Amino acid sequence: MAKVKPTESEIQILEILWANGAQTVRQVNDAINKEQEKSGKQTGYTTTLKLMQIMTEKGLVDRDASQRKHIYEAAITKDQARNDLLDAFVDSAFGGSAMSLVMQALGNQRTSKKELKAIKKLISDLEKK
Amino acid sequence: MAKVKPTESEIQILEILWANGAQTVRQVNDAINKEQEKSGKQTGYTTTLKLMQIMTEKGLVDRDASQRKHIYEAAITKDQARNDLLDAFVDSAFGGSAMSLVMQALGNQRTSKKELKAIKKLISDLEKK
DNA sequence: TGCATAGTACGAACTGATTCGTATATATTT
DNA sequence: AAATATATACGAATCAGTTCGTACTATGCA
Repeated sequence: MAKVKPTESEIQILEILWANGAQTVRQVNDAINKEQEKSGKQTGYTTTLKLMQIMTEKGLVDRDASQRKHIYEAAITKDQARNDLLDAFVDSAFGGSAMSLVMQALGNQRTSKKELKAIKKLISDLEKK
Repeated sequence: MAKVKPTESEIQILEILWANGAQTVRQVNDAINKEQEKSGKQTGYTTTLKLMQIMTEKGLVDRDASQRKHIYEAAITKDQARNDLLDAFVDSAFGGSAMSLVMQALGNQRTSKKELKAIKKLISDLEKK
């Protein structure tokens, strides 16, 4: 499948679709504004509509237009999107080295014991192969 | 220190300054074009100049303008830039969870035994604290 | 000195993303 | 049925980033 690179606004919409399944523009827009109400920012309905129309063209979402209220759902998985974004990010900011990124992330974020354990387990699993 | 978020073009310039130290616009522009000659793309001198002038305003680089050929050097460290970029990226694409990002990176890149060992060591060190 | 060369400054065109107003169509309510 | 509410479509303004042309200035060389 071709690489995707959603913009930040598009990711925000995709996150909502991934979390809550297929929805109307109204629902997505409400969710966005709920998220943003802490920061005071609000987004107009037609802004979200336009974004979702563009995302339809780009193939990021699928639209069921058989009813008056069109229903949108994510056309790509969270995993695919994250992988593609990660790839592009590693290239641009970490010279293509995913390991540099991992080391930096581990070294600089406060990381809980539980999380470290989970990573160790993942590494053990990887080493078995 | 305040968070920085250089754009991709700016990162490219910073990488060159980090790698080769203080340089003129001409040197940076040559380096960019050398990097890009494989892809056929070339960047005009005044484009690079303008970018570096903007970066000066933003405080991303320092300029020594005492000579005719201005000398630029990175005003932020690679580590700081990477941390800030990582932070922003984790927020936008991984819902703020650095661990999700690490797991995704480890799970999807081919990772050498040596690298896995290095990461395990890093985790051991972290666990000691 | 005067011309060619190499540098900086800066405005403006262009691009992609975002935001929104307005037109229009379809439901819903009274 | 008329008025109101709620959809979509779409053009256009705006914004940040990028790119480059052109003007101007300083250096170096014939």
